[in-house]
Amino acid sequence: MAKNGAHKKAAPRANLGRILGAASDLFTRQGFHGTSTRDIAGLAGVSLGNIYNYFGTKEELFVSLLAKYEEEYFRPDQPLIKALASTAFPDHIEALGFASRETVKKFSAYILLIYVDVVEFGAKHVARLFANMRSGYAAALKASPAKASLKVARDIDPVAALMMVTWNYSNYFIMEKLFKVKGHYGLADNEAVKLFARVFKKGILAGGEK
Amino acid sequence: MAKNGAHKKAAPRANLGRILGAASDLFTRQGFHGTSTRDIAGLAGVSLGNIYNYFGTKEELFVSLLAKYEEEYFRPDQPLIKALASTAFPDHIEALGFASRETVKKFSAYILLIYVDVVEFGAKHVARLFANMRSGYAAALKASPAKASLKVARDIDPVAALMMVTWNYSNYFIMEKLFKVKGHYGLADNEAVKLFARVFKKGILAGGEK
DNA sequence: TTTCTATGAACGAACGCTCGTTCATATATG
DNA sequence: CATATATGAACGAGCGTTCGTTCATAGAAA
Repeated sequence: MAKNGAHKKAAPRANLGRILGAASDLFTRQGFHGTSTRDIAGLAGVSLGNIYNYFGTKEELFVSLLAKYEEEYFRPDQPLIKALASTAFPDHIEALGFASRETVKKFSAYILLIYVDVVEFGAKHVARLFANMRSGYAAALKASPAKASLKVARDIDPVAALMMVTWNYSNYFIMEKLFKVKGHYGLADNEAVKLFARVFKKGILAGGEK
Repeated sequence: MAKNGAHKKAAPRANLGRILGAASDLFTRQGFHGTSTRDIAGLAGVSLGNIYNYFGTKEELFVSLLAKYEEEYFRPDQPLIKALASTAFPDHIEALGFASRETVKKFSAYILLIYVDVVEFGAKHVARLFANMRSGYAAALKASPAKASLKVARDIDPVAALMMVTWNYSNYFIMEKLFKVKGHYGLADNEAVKLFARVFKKGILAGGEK
C-alpha cells in the first residue's frame, strides 16, 4: 500500500473501502432505509460530504455494493462456483453441500443485501441475477468432468436435479445463518449434509437404503 | 380552534382493518423504514393521528400485522397445515408441493413481512417462530394417518425428511413469487412439483426409475 | 319524547428531530 | 499552479409522534 517513503500519507482512495465496508455492515443489519448516510460516515470514520465524492446518491452506493459482491461471488475460485465446475454430479453430492455452507458463511453479507433489495426495492437490482439462473447451471453441468446423463435416472432432467440439490443446501444454510436458528432440523451441519445427500441419491422410500 | 371534521359514518373500528391492510401493502412493497405513517394513513383513507388511536407506535402496528398473519397461517384449515395433518407421508409427496404453492400464494404478504423483519429488525420478531420448527413437524407426523416409519427407509429420520420435502417446495415457490422469477428451473409449476416428488421418492441416481 | 352528559373515533396542525444532498472551503499532492 | 480529496455547516423536505379539538352516538334523566 505505502509505496511512498517515510512521509505519512493515506493510500489513495482508502476511504472508498471504509465507506463500502461501513455501508455493508449497516445495510445488512438495518436495511437500506433504516441506515442513514450519517450512520455510514460515522462508522467509516469519514465526513458526511465525503461519501458524495465517491457516490452520487445513497442508492448508488447500495448498487455498487451489490455489484462488488456479485463480481466476487461468481469468480471461479469461490467455493460454490468451484464445486459446481469440478464436482462429478451426481457423484459427491456432499461436496455441493459443504460448498454451499462455505459460500453462505463467506457471502452472508451479499445474501442479506439481496434480501434487502427484494424487500425494499422489489428486487429491482437483483432480478437480472435470477432471470437466467438455469443457464448457469446448465453450463456448469456441460463442463463437468463426469457424464451426468449416464448416472442420472433417465426420467430426470440433470440440470433441474443439480439446481434442486444446490438450492436445497443453500436454502438450508441461509435459514441457519440469516434467520439465526441453530440446527432447525435438529441436526449438526455435517449430519444435515449427509442426510440430504442420502435422500437425493436414493430417495426417501424404503427399498433405497445403501 | 379546530376545524370541522368530515366524519364518515362507519362501523366502529372499521378503520382498523383499513389501516392494517394499507400497512401490509406498503410494508411488503417498500419495507418498514421505507414506509411512512403518512403513506399508511393516505392509503387507508384515514387521518394521520387516527393510526395512533389503534397502535402506540409504527413498530407496534408492524408487530400486530405479523401476529395477525401468524394466527391465520397456522389455523388447521389452511392449505399447508391441512396437508401436513392429512397427508400420508411419504405417500402423496405431490400434495405437499401443491399445498406449498397455495400457501406461498395466499400468504405471500406474510412471508414478505417475515423477510422485512429479518432484514430491518435482525429477525427480532420472528426468531421465535423458527426456533421450535422441528417439533411442529414431528407433531404433524405423529398425528399422520399413515405410519411413516414403515415406508421411510430405515436410515432416514422421517421428521427431517418431511421438513426437507416441505421446505424444498416452499423455497421453490417463494423464489418464484417473491423474487419475481417465472419458472427459474425452466419448468411449469406442476412439472416442478412432479420432478421434486420423483426425486424425493426414489432419488436421482439411475436405477431408481419408476 | 326531549335534553343532558359521557365516550372515544377522527382529524390535522404543529413539534422536534433526522433525512439525503449540496456547497463553500481547506488541505495535500504532483 | 491544477487536481483530488476531505470537511461539516446549511438547506429544505420529510419523519414519527403528540395533542387540542370536533362530533356522532349511547344511555340516563326528565
